[in-house]
Amino acid sequence: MTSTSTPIHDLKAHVGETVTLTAWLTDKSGKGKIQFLKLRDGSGFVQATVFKNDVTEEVFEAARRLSQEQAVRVTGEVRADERAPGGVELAVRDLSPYAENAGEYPITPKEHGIEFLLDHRHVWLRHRRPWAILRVRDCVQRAVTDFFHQEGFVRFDAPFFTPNAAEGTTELFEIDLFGEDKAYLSQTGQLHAEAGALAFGKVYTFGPTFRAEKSKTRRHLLEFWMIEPEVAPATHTDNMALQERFVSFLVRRALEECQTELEVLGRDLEKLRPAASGNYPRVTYTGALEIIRKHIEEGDLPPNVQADVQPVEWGDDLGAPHETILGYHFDRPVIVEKYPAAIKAFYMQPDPEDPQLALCDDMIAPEGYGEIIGGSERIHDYELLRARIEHEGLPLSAFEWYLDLRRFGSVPHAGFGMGLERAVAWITGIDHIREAIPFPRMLTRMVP
RNA sequence: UCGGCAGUAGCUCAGUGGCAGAGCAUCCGACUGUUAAUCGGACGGUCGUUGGUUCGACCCCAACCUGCCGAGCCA
Repeated sequence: MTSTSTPIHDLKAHVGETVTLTAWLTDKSGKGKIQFLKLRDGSGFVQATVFKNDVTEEVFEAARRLSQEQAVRVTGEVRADERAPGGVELAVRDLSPYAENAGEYPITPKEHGIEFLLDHRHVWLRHRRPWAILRVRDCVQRAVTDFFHQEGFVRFDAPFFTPNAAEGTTELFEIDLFGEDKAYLSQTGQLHAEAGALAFGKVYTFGPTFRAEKSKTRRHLLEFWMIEPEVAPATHTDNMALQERFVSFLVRRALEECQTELEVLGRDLEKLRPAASGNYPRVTYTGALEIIRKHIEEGDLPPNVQADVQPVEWGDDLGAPHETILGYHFDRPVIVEKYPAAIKAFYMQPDPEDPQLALCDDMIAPEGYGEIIGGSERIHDYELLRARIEHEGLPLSAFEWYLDLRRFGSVPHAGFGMGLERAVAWITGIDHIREAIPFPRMLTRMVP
């Protein structure tokens, strides 16, 4: 037995030929003297037919006895057949299972609850929906590195262990350092990326991030992957332009390369397409409050927003329902800029026209997906940054190295962070980010 | 942490103060074009846990556990 196999994805190019492939049985339906085997091999899906008259009795019986997700080696002729999903099917000549399954495969072709499916994530990954979502994730990840490479960025990996809370407020996972000291799992690579930007000009980090928030929503994971570009020199305006180029690039790539995957997921491409062409609307925080207030007053609310939602008071942060309302107002991501400095992180540059405001922005995805990007111009003035750290009550000693970046050759610089899973959830149109990562880590889920 | 909902067969669910149910899955049988096939049969239960009310509790009450959805926090 040879190990060479034709990938299912390539079968279209082999119509009329006899090929051998290694595949797993996803489903089967039999009709007495004919067996329909639904096969997958990771590259795609195909239906194989086994006619009793065309094969030996042993082969037909082997096909009849196959159980779900059993691995099998199949030889047959590729035939174009419009009755077959995908246009081609495999007329089986020979077939041999690798091994009997040791028990009943848990995930049936019927409906299952999310809890059951996540308990079986290790094998659920084999099914169509995870297959499609995680291939889009791969496509987006490649697009991320391609985009930054073509824009002249250097990938610059930040450490996962940090001694302090970069943004002060967010809870961190604590690590015991041999009983002597404490370290924390990084919730952002930004501060280190700033050091990188002043060394390389343009850098980005791309790695896992940990947030010990007891969040139980469709938008949160304890462990997620974040992309954090940082550019020096750069202004708030440069930063927003970069975000728009970046996100529209990712969407264009997904639309070009993942048609099959998006189709499997039933994604409404007309709702995604506008995001591929840029021209993202920009509103100020204050302007966004006005749009939100108007929608609430007129009762013009998206279906999943509760009717008793209250307008935002100036000075308060936007809640998730408000982001949803704002997102539905536009057909593509909207950039909300210049939030009140008081509700934002200490390192954000004040707006010279109104020091109450920060030169920051969030990108809100449409269709209720909420914030996918948060970014800002960073404070480059040594005295101001030092004053802000003290004002926040943060330990100066932990930030001496960060202040050095302002002591030596400081320039205006800016960057942002994008949550990979949030972007993938939006692009794929799924309703929870736990499906946008192979093994989600959540408050109630560490296994598998 | 707060609010809402839920927990019954491997899965998805129905159910009623008085014999524990269905569909699917699995196994056996029939069927040459199935797409979650269909038809016949078989197998399958600690009704989340503990306590209480009652002649009798899966059902009513209390506490607890677990999960889902939403909020806050954020990407």
